[in-house]
Amino acid sequence: MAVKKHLVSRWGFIISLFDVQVCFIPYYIIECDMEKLPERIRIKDIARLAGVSVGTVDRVLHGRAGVSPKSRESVEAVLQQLDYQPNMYASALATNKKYLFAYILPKHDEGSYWCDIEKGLDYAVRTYNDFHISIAPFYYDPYIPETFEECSKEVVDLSPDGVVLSPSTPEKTFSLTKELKRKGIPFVFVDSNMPDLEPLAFYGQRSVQSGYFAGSMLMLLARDEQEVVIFRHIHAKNEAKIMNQQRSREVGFKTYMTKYFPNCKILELDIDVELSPNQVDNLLDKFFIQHPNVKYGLTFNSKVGIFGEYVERRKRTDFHLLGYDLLDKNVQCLKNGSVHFLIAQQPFTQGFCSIDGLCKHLIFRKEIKQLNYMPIELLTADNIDYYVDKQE
Amino acid sequence: MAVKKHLVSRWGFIISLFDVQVCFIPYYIIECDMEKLPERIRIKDIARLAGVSVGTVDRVLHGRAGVSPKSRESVEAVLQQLDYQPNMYASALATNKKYLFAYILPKHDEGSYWCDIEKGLDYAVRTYNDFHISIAPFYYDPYIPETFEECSKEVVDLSPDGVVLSPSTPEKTFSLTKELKRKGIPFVFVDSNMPDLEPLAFYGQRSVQSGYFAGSMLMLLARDEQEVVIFRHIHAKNEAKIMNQQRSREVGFKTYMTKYFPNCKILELDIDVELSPNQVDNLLDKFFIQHPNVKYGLTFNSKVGIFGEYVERRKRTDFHLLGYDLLDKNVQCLKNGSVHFLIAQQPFTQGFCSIDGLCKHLIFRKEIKQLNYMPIELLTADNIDYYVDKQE
DNA sequence: ACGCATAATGTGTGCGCCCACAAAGGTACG
DNA sequence: CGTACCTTTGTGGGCGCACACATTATGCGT
Repeated sequence: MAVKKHLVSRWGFIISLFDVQVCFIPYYIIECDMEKLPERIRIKDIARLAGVSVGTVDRVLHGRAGVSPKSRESVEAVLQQLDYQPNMYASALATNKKYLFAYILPKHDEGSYWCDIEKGLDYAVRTYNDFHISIAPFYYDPYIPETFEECSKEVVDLSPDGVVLSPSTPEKTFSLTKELKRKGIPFVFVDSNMPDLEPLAFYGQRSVQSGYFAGSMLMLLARDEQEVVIFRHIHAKNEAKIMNQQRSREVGFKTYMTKYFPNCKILELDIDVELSPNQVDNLLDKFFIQHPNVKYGLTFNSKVGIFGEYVERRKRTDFHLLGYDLLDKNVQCLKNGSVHFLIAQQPFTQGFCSIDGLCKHLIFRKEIKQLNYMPIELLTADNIDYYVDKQE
Repeated sequence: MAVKKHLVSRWGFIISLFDVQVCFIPYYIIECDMEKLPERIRIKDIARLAGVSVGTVDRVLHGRAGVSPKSRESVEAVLQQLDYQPNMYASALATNKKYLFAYILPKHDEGSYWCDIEKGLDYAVRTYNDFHISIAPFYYDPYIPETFEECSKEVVDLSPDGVVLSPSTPEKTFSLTKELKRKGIPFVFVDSNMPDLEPLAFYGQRSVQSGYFAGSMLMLLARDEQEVVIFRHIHAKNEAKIMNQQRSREVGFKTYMTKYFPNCKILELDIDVELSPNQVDNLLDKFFIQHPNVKYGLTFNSKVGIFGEYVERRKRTDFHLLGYDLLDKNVQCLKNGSVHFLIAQQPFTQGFCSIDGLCKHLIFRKEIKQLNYMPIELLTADNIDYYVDKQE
């Protein structure tokens, strides 16, 4: 109702803009009876109002050449009055253009955090299926930057219409994005961001804030404890050792601790990702002998389940953990009580939104937000049931 | 790639199914060269494979009459082999059918919980705009069941293609849904559910579980407290007094308390919704004089901000609240510290999904899940920033 | 075997849009 | 003043689908 009135009131304006033409071709007045204005404006309507053919309107809409200044002006004036919104489905049907996307993610096992991102990507592709979308996957080893370089080369050679990637080292990521920018291929970051490289968009969590929040929740449990422990996974052979994401969360956590619990000692235990389960157990045994009083621990990655299972094996019901991501193992520990809190970051949504963003940009030509922070979700044994299986 | 291989392998099967026809019309063999199979199957392709015209395929797909058993069989066999998925956009374009929806919600003020539901409904309508969707709003006074009856009558007279509603009293809701069922109009519940009325779908939170969770979070703060207080809003003139939703949450909360904190006394303070702010203040003053030691309180509705503001006015920094929903006032109290936890239930998503569900059912003819529980989200001052403004 | 009613099937048009191509208008130059 | 060339504008076909309508096949009674 409101919309109709809107159009009607604007109508008088158009009439006055084009009164010359109205005088010359009086049937317009009849044709343009406001009762007859369709609820959804079509190119045909614009053409009629501007006194040109649909071809000309089409040319103006797509900014193509071959339109006289006079015609262009007429069309643009009409466009400014009625807010025309093209039927994207009819448009896609007519163009019949195929879109090829590519994504570059770390290699991963079944059930990992990255799987959920992939599911989101996949679901978005299925959602936009009728727009002729397909996607090509590429994987790199996060501990071997050269593998990222290989992916980069392949993706650049493929020349897709858009790329979704999780950044590797700053240098390697920069050289890829430079190449993509040169070829005019838009790219989107998931999980972690490098704003300087000016991606089309970023979808992920604000890591520092998330670590800060982790601190606040852990200390709700730990309260007057004199010490808590951070379990870190490192890759000894690699120079970077700890991934960006984790480091940022740790910074946020420590900021919180310094501010509110300056007297609580923060122990740290580094564990090489290449250690065997047995070696990890030994390491933990040794640690807990040295620190018999520590009752609260956390991880800044998704591997908290490893420690949860250790705690369960050792039948330590008094040790409580906080960690990230809804992996099956983590959820199990949450339900068993060895992990008290999990923080989730909507990987499925991240994946979905990445493709969604590319489509909105490329197909619908809409403005999209550059920084898209996922909610920092808190999961406990009591609300977890309404988070899992949310994804198709 | 994977898809193509899939189709190719199924191809041989089809050939063998229809070898009779292939013999008679040998050009099919050439036409059906697997290289030529389009990545997206169209009606035309099915027709060719089944040896009939597109009209016949169309009739089979829509279950319309006038198809010989033989032809139907051919078409169905082909359909079973290739998983044909119609291009819904082309379909919508061709049908040009208009869909009219209606929604019935409680009357509400700007910035309320219901507003977010409406925003979600509206956003979904905009999203599916190209499918010729429109929506008509209806409002009732939740404390006057007769107003719901009026809405019901108007909606039934309107005869929309689908209805979204928040249930009123069981009787009034039943008589509406009975009428809708009679007319074959699908309906969806938001916020609270009445499973017996067999809605097409429900989108909302599991109230009991949510109250249970509220208990677990409150007691994380309250721990060894001897008493906590429930603030309830009631409508004295109305026989029901307390809405369903709130009562269920209270049940969940008390279940938790009985299980884990049987010795913690639960005080209750009922407040009539028709009281003036001053009267409420007096009531609270009186309550706190009687109970000087209570430091934790909660509400099972979105009015926690009222108590937060009271606490702030009285400069009581030692009193902590838990409540529901991200109203501006509540969020402000959360940031000020008077409210410690808020539990959110994604009203925007509830609204969006309701229309989404109706569209999937009516337009896309997809199966949709009947029970859709929203996540039970926990908000604190430290993660709230990533929840607000999530909606368009 | 023929005519006729009815069932079965095929064809054509249009939804809103894009784009290739045809047609018309305008300009410059011999 | 006509021709060639360029600019500007209009037209038509087709994307995949639905549906009305035209056409053909089938069965049945006489």
